[in-house]
Amino acid sequence: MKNRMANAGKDVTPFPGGADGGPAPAPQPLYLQVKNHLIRRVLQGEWKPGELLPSEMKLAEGYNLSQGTVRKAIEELVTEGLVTRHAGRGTFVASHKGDYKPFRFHRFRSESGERLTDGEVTFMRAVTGQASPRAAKALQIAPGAPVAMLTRLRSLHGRPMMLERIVLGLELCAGADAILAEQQPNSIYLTLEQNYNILITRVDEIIRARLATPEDESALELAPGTPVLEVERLAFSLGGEPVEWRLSVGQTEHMHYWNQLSS
Amino acid sequence: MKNRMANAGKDVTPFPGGADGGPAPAPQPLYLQVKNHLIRRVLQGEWKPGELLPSEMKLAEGYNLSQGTVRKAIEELVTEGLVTRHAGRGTFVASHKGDYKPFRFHRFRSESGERLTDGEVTFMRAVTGQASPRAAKALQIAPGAPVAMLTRLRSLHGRPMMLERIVLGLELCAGADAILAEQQPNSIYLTLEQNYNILITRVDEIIRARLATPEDESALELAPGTPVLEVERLAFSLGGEPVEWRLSVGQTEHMHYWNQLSS
DNA sequence: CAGTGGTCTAGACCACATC
DNA sequence: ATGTGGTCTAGACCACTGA
Repeated sequence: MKNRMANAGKDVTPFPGGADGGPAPAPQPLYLQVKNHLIRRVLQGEWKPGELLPSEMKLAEGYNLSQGTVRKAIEELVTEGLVTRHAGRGTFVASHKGDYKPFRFHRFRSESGERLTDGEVTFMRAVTGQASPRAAKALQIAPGAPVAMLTRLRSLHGRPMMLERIVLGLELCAGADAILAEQQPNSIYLTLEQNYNILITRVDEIIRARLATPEDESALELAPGTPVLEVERLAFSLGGEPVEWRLSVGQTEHMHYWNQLSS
Repeated sequence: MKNRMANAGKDVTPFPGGADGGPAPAPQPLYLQVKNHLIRRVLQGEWKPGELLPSEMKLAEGYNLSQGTVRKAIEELVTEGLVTRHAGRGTFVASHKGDYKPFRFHRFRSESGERLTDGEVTFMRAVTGQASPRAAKALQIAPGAPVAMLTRLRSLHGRPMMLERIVLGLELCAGADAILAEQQPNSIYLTLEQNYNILITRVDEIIRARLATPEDESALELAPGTPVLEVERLAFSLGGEPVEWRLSVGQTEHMHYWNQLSS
């Protein structure tokens, strides 16, 4: 089929696409070159989150490679969470939209198994401010840099359950303060997708137990001295940049943090 | 080569080995059957940790399958950390000294990033008893059934950090009470592997914040009224059976629970 | 040198989803 | 009926390892 047989390894690196003009970049396996090229194309918005990618055959023709090589590239994208595949339907860019995998990063459940994200959300404050040292360090921006700060209260069946304090750097998300104040979206990550083409693919969380502060007690309607769970979250974009810093405080009388570890 | 062409799916399930005598067990893909069979063979000691496995070709001949199918099985074992591969040398069973990660289910870290499992362990109690209703329900055994109960204290640099209460059903792990009392192993799951050929592949955890009990305060040297993190864990074997129920209580002054979510 | 895993190709049949 | 991804086969060449 091609003028090439089994060029495992360096060889001429006949990788098409990009028009980046540079010389042969690296003696990478072809499937890695395809994988990285697909990542670039997604980041450049060629396919938006939730949209359908071309089939393996189409991509293979476009890259002038065999189906198996493209498949291996896509399989890595699946394990990294960039795309999902459905037999008979196709390959889709991962999204926080629709009924696909909503709120997959939220681990709070009620004792009866309800997800906290199915409850009510109350927006308490959405302002522009300066990054605290803690937030600045996490987001890798200068202390005092302009940020959007959002405070929300999540409730379930009318009972206040969790207080979320969210910080977004305005350098990466210009105008996020206005957007958040106006739209008051339920899913921050969906907003990031739709307004900035930023796809959150990984979050790191640090969990501690502490006593509720007076502010926590007031918002969550807790008795003084109640212990609460504090979750400090840093969310990363597909490119690995820290995008959002979040401090969530939840009661665990009627709710818990659920985690499943495998592999 | 074979009398079979592309039997993707159920078909006759011509999987060799096992001698389990039963009927065709499940319409699993062949590479998954190979993968699980290899896991069983490793657990049964056919190859010890650090030893060399047969080559892909040898295994493919043994299973009467193609090399690619065996390769896919082994690739999954690599991602799960059971074996490692080196081009030109071969495939090796993961060893404790090498790349094996026996404590991959432990999420507690000190503020400086040290893993709690690198610290000291003090065995406080190892007794035989009856399953509490809570433990029995989790382990799917009868309330009051005989269980091994173990209490350990984990410390870091001499500072007590976490109290672990571990429950193992004696029906599944006969003699576990004696083994745990004698060997006082650091890794329960390694003990399960070596004594019962039980491989823990998944754990579910539920995390809550609560106040330290007097017993917690004493063991962890905490001031009265200190909030602590309580982690309730259920560990499942490769076959999906619940094997161990564990209640861990940790302070979060000098330590936190760390979680990374992707996909 | 022979053997190993790593990459790549080219085809087949299957289950599934959509029209 | 068509097209999709999922599985399986059978070969090829390559880089690396160790005798």
